Amino acid sequence: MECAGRKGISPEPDTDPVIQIASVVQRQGETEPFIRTVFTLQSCASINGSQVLCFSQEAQLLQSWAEFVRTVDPDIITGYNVQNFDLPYLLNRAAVLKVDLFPYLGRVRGIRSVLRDSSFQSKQMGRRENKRINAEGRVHFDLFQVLLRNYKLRSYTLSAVSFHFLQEHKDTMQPFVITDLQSGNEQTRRRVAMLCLKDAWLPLRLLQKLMCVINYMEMARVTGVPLSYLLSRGQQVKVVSQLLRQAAKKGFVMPVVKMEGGEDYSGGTVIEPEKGYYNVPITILDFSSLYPSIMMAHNLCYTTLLKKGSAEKLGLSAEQFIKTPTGDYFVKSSVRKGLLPEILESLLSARTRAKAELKKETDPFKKQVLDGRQLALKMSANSVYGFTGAQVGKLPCLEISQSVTGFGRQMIEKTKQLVESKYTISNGYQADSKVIYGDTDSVMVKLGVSTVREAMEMGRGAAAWVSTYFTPPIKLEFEKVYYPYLLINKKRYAGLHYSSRPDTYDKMECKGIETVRRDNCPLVANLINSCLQKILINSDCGHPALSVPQGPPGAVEHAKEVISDLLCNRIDISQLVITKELTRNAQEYAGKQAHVELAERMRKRDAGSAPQLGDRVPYVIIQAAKGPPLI
DNA sequence: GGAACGTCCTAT
DNA sequence: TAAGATAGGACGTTCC
Ligand SMILES: Nc1ccn([C@H]2C[C@H](O)[C@@H](COP(=O)(O)OP(=O)(O)OP(=O)(O)O)O2)c(=O)n1
Repeated sequence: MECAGRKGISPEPDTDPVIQIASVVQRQGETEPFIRTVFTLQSCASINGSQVLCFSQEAQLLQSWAEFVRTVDPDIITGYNVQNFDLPYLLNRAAVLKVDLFPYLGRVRGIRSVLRDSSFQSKQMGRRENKRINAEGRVHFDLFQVLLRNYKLRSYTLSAVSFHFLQEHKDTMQPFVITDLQSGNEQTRRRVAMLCLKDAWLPLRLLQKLMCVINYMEMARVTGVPLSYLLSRGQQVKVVSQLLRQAAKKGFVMPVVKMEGGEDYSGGTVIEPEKGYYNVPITILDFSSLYPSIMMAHNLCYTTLLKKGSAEKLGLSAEQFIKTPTGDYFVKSSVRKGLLPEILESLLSARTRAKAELKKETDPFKKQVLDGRQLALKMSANSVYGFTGAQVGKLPCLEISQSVTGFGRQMIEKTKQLVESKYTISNGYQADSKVIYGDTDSVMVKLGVSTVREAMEMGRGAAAWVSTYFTPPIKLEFEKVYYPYLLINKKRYAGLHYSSRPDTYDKMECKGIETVRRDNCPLVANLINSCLQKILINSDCGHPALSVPQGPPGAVEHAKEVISDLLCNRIDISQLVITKELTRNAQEYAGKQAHVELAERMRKRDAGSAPQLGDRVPYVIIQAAKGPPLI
């Protein structure tokens, strides 16, 4: 939708007219849209391949578009931020113009579409305020919301997103230019219409390219929630839905439990890293789906938990139940199989299917998409564990979650000991092995071998051997080899990743370092990335014929060059843009922060265009705390 | 000037 | 069914 706003002020439905609405309609699975229509206020020259419908009255335009929606009768409505901007604007504008037949956009006749505020809040996703318009029988599937939930990007503007996924630069028009073109002639309005159609089609293309509908349908089926919940609700509703599905099969009902927000409980162990640069292969072993597999192996569930003393009361023998590291008791599956393990089996089998498809795929972009799908299913499985520990949730059970993390802590410790005790000189190996780092479910081992091939072979052997010490389906896997490996700190490292072949690395992998963080500027991320490349990739080939030094000296030189470019003003300002999320309202912050101050100043200038809760605020630092301006 | 704290964002 | 979990580094501000 385009409207004719006034310069410097964000558009208001009370005063600023809707001048165009473009709609592009496509059947899921087909590659081309079968309807391209633009509704324009005033005449508009024709556009090849599109239907142009001109109206002299804005009210007619709106009414006609609503009828169009009812006639086309779509299952899914998408767009870019249409949920929070376009549709509310249209609804409000229609009310101002008294277009009484407009707000019936659903499939059920006579149910009026109304605008509501809704807000979503969770620890991991922060707080977001959204609008919601009901359209019974249709699903609002706003691409913006999909991207916010599934992709961590520096910027979520349609133009940034379009460049990121399609490598296309989106044409944009300043709002006041649109207003000027509207008051021109049928040719200038055609320019607006062309853009409007393009902007309507773009989200559809992205939705298709990212396979959003397919992946979300799978998630909806696996977890048993409506498609719309996946964009408007959190993880809890998915777990509850699966719990109810399993419970119903067994004739159980779910109790209502209220719980005061209590103390946090302890989670996974992060092994103290032996920081440093390793120019030898480092083997990484990692439990596959650790927490879910713990819950399955030990049959941890609400329905298998024994309260203190009930083992005796029920006359259970010692082989019929287990004691967890936290001192809680659960019956074995021979007595009663838990619901959670069954849910996890089904989620993990969906993940296994997704991983199999991922393996078959050769197109790199589709591979990424399928990896996202696989990770979403892993997330759902881990959320089953998270759900039991969610103290502001519907059915918290810390006995389960604490037992899970307790087992996890024991397991990583045991794995470290096993590996270090077997791979020793006294057992006939080349060197005494050492676990140099590990996080929750993984150990990074220096086995003392010099080739990637050996590191892989020994890794596979070690993983299989350690696995025998644990109850299935718990399984330690050889995951990859890093060579070389730069271990900077807990949760911060980089290395060249070998897993498919021992002779060539697959990629450089960076964890936790600036290069993968969105809260610093691209200049820093790129600089550190190229320094790491010099350090890791060209570590020992400081070829004298090369004019550019590699390895650490090359990295230092490169950093100096970039700093001097920066001081000499040879860096484009776009490289200096930092973005940070606005996670709460200005007055709720305890300390001063640049992006918060900026957002507040913008709000005072024009509240409509200022960053909202949950938006990322882009800014450039132009002056040091003390001293002269930098630019 | 340094410890404590708040915030952001990531790893698992 | 409103809202998965904890661990932890880096950096800026506030407090003393
Ligand atoms: N979003 C996440 C990621 C992880 N974990 C916990 C549960 C996992 O079992 C454990 C290890 O996480 P990994 O990232 O290593 O992933 P998994 O072991 O679950 O899966 P994979 O098979 O990919 O290793 O950490 C979690 O609770 N929530």
